Amino acid sequence: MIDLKYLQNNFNEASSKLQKKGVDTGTLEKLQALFQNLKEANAKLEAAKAEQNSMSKLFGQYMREGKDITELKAKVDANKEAMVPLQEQAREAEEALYRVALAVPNFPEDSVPAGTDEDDNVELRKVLEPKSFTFEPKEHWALAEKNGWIDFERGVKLAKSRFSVLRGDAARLERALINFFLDTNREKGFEELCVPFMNNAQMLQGTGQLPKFEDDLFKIEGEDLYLIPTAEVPLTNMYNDEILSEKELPVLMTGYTPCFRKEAGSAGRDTRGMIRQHQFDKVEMVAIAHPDQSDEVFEMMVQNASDILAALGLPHRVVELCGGDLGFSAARTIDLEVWLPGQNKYREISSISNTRDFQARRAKIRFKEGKKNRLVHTLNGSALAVGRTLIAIMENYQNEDGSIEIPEVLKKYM
RNA sequence: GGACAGUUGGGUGAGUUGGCUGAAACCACAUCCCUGCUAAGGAUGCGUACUCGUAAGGGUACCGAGGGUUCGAAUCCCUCACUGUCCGCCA
Repeated sequence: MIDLKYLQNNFNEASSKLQKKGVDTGTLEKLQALFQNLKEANAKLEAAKAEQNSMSKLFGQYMREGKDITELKAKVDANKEAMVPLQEQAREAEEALYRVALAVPNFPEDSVPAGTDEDDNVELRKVLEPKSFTFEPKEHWALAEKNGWIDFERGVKLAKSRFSVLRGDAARLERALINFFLDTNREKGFEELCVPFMNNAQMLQGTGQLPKFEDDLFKIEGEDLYLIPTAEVPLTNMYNDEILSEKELPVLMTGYTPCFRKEAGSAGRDTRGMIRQHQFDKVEMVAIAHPDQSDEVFEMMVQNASDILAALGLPHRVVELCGGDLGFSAARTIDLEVWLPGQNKYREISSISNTRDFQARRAKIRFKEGKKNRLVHTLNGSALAVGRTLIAIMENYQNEDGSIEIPEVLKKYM
């Protein structure tokens, strides 16, 4: 959630920042009015409550002293009745405010390039040159078929479309990648965690998936539980509603989880192959950082993900997302796009974001700075998306006969 | 899933004949004093959030969550969640 006091005091600045993310001024004006409205409603209600409390104290005193209380009782009853509508107004004001506030995305950093979609993203650098093939490189689904690596039909039979089954060496490679990623992250100082794959609604709200993106999530019927769309949710919310000590920061965490997404808005996109599935494996990095160190941690996370790709010998490019392509919670995001020779283009394989205090405010994650509590910064990034790495290996390490080499660093894991 | 017990501040733990308890005490922590040594003693401070105020200092809410009774609830009632123990079940 954005800082409403900041919005109130710096409306024009806040407004121009959020225009980068496509939020119109009208929404913000409404938000500002609702905030003011809530404050006024609360002030009235609290004044009445204060009155009620002090009269109740008197009441007790009168009783002990044996004084007549009929007059006081009448006053106190009248005040109590008068509070009913005030209570209702305050409740409505609060609901109205949060309904809007929870749906407003995070402010982008000033340094984020303007733009409306991925075409306006800015390439920062390329790492490793795509190698040239002496033959026409195939796409991963063709290679999968040739090697019997991916059983799309049976994935659909077992579940539904956009599910698949990895078989034989592909399944082993998937597992090898997970281990390789976790080991590498651990060596960089991330603590490895094994977390629940379902989280409750409060956690999903903490990281920003709820209430706005409920349609993207798989909900467990009859339970307050959702299948996680990313390990960012459980890892970040490890410290939901907690106050950390300053010396604990930064908290660096990594974990492997499957991720479940309805892909509601992507009908017709990437339907072939396993670029976009309802269930996919991912190893995630999450950092809970001091505001002063979050930029540094961010760079470290980007470098780590890039290093992993480089260690696998996978050519990629580093891209800064423009305002229009930024996710809901992100203040800044850098994507790593891996080269897919079969598709002849770069495809996203990692996304590293700094949400600043946006998630921390929702999830109430704070740290002690002296006597004060301050919101932490939370960061998250994939290191890496496992299925897409598998695809990238297939396409980049293919031979003319359709066989696939195993990258050197993975051999000890196979 | 069934039965019983519990859920209080960073921790341990009082408080359950409703008002003087936002909460004793102890520990931990912070600052200071004392002390020449890796110890001990003393003083003070020490929950969170919102809100009013330049400030000093007020106000409101929170004793697992939500609702109810009452002038007034940590204390009474209801629902739910969680924890513990016993039983059932199970990787």
